[in-house]
Amino acid sequence: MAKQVVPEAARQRRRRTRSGTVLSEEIIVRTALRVLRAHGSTGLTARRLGAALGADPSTLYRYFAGMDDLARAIGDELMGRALDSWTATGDWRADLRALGRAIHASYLAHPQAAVLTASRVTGRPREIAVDETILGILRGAGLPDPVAVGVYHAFIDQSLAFAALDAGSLALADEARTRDEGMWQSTYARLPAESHPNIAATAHLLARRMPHSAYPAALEMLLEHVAVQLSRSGT
Amino acid sequence: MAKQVVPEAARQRRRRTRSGTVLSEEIIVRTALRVLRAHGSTGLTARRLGAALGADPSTLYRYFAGMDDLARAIGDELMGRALDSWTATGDWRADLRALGRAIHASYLAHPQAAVLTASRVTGRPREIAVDETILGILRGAGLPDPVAVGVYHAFIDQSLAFAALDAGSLALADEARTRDEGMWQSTYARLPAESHPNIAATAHLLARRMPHSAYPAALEMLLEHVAVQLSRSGT
DNA sequence: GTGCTTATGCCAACACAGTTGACCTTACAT
DNA sequence: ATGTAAGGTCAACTGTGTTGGCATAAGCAC
Repeated sequence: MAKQVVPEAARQRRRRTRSGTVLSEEIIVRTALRVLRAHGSTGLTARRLGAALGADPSTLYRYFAGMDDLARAIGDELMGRALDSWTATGDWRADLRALGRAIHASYLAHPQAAVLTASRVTGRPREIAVDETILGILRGAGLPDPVAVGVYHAFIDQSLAFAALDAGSLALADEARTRDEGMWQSTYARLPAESHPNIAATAHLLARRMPHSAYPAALEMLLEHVAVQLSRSGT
Repeated sequence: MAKQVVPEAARQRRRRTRSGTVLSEEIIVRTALRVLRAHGSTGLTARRLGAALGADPSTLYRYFAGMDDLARAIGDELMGRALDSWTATGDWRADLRALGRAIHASYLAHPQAAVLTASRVTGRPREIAVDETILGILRGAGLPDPVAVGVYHAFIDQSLAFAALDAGSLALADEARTRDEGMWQSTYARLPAESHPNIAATAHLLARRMPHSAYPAALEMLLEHVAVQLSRSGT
């Protein structure tokens, strides 16, 4: 058995599967993203992924230590895509805003995958590259190291946290069509005004607001916080 | 079979289990919290919970529609505990800060349970009570309804999102003792300064920072944002 | 107390999950 | 041309959520 997974870089013998396809980490991860979109965040199983690849489920263990390891690789792929879609301009505020939105967008582009992976640190290369980039922006802007590290921490956590939460409702909406929006209408709108006056008074606004993400607003708060820090250390 | 779950309030016949215990939603949820702490966020299984209760696993389906429904009940329990530990003072800023911290603390008190439930909206009574409370604070402070709804949204999402993320690393630390902190040291600290200059320069700060939550800082940013909104609408 | 009804607990079984050990086969190094 | 072992396959293990059928005792009417 797969006592030891051969690292992708060291692979030499690429054997064809029974159905003719040639495997690689990249192909497996990409196929996993397809399976996730089609079958939901809990629908990625070894057997199903094997079938989608035209390979035996156990073959996966030649590439990943387990389904958990595969999930981390999927998360790293999303991080990589975010970084790829981003370009530096030199303006810290614009760069940080764009990077945050790129991460958020990259995860939301695959909500089911995001639910599966956004709440765990992978420690894989692409994620590390993102960390390096963020720290570079903050230190380049002139923040002292301790402050930069604090902001970096809040930034990455906030981005991932909102990505996970927003992806959750998005994935739910994909899977059980508008059942949660319906819950908003049915559960919240029907609450008696005596016991829940504030919800009753704002029910129409709540229904309109909840489908949108609060991430952009939270991100702007963070950027503003950084600007204040910079103006303080500048003077 | 559990074609239909009898709502807790309508229960009359409380039959003793083979081992003598008398079940209820509350007892099941409390036992589930114990099982989660002992066996980790993925360790809550129908059989294990049944064993902990001294009951057959299938009995659970008389109380909950499925393990997913049980998870939502657990989340609602954490919400309820947060609200119980909180008292209003009339000062919107102090109240909102205290409520945010109470939610965060309540989830972090049961990290494994938080990982399981913090990323989903339950729509259950205690969660709704929290929503009502938040909206009451914001509207009571004088925010116009549309702004109040927007801030409410950001507040609850941010609190839950950070709770989930922080609980994740806390649960990980509980389960695989300091293996992730070790990863911080081993993975990040050893990166070559040429390829990752910013991580290398701040490695000592990173190791010190990561175990702490970024939630308090994010919460203060949100409160400051609300204060600005209030001063604007006030003038 | 005597039944009656039925909620609620238990048992056995189902399909499907992740994972592994043993085996086979073919790509590459020599 | 040959040997080695990477990498694919097969079968089987344990554990999962979930359900249909059955038994029993709790509460009600009298």
